[in-house]
Amino acid sequence: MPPSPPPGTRDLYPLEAARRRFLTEAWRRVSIRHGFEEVDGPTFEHADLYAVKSGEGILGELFQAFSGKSPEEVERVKQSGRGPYALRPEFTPTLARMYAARAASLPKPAKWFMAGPFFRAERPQRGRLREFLQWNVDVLGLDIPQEMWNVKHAASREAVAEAKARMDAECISCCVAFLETVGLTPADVRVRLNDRAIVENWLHGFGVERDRVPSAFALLDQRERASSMGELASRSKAAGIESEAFLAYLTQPTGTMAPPSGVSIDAEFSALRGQLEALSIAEWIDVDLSIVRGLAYYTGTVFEVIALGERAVAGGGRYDNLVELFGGPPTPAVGFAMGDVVISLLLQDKGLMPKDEELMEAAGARPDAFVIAAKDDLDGAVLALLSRLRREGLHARRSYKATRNVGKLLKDAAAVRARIVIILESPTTANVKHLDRAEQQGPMPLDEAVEIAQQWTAERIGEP
RNA sequence: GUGGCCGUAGCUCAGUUGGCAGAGCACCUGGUUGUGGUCCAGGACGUCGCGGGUUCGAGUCCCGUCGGUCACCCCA
Repeated sequence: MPPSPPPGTRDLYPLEAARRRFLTEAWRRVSIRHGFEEVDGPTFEHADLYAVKSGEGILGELFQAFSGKSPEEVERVKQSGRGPYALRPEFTPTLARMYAARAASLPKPAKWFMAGPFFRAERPQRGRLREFLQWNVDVLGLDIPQEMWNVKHAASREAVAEAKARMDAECISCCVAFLETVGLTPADVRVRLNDRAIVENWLHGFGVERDRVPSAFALLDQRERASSMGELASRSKAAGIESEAFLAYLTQPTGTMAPPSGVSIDAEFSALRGQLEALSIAEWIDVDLSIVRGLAYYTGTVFEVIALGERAVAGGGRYDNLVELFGGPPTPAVGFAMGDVVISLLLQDKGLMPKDEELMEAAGARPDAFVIAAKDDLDGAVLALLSRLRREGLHARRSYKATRNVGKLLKDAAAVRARIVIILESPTTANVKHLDRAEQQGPMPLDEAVEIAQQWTAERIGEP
């Protein structure tokens, strides 16, 4: 038996690679269409980068990395169980680091996206692997003068809140636009929206201590997965949260959570709701007060895309302190990430993944021209013609079969879905056949054949 | 880390109370003297995940082990 790939990784054969290409291309197109610029960073980072602010859970799931070059290093890794580096489990710390390093010279706001591989050392299961692709879309900074970004006095507070709402909405609309382009509808997926800053205010109102807020968020996050409200209550006690008001709020009957009494959701979310309506994507959005997300660094808006029966398709939020934490200027930022695993399952289930042939064609796998020799002693001519066609920019192939049976060779050409076949009759003449149209011309001089091949190939741009 | 289910050809899977290891798809060759997705004939492909045990005989029964998968924990 040949060795199998490591757990939680995937081998991609041509069709699967085409499937992945379909997804990453859709990500790219949507991002660029929405004015985001592509960036990328290293696939491994100093492990400390993730210790700063990622949240407790993530640290236990890091793939440790080290060079192994010096015995001392190896010994340190053995002793501590930790490497000096870690394969990246998420992008946001890298992004914050990158922005912080060049903040002064970057456009305000900076709109960045990337798509690449990420790694988490978890036990694989449905919708969750150890190596996966993730699409990250972020807006760093605001569209108002930088000196206003973090002013706290009442006069500017409203303008800042509105600017943040605009940036939040840009991210969310980019995400929704992707869902839309792959054929999903608001009936298939929902965007659940909440604001941690608002929830935090309520928590203070309930009498939850400031240092207990992260624990309270974690409890809210676990609420939907908890087996019983009693279990939540005991976990709450265990976390050292005394507030009865919080407990009552946390354990209210399942379903959409009601806000605490005397609070108007519409008033709290008015700025962002206004933006989402202006972008005409409001029908995708549900305000859901139980969404807080697991990451420690979120400070305001949080949202996730969910589909019935799957784990979250995408998730994100506002992280206004992170850039500063990495030595940059105070920079409000917002972003989201989408993994390839869950969205692929969803598209598969909904029948929205294009057919195999369409995928291969979209990936450029369909040959423009297929060259065959009808007679012996034309092998040299086949190679010369192939080379010429390829130099012209065409995807050109030949048969690897030994037979001179033209019927067999045409079958070979059809099997790889070539558009046209050039049948060499002699070193200088050929027939040209259009496979889809069953149309053939020739025999003719090679120059003419190449010209027709180019003509017919150029028509592919207009094909459905 | 814990638990359920599953391991037979490259893929999807049959395989009877224990009795010669199979089908479809895919792949290769041919249907000879030049026109395609169909068709026909043939071929290659297996340590039945691996190791042990029971038995005259094990893909089948028992034990162990490895791998996959789903769920728990956790959730970026």
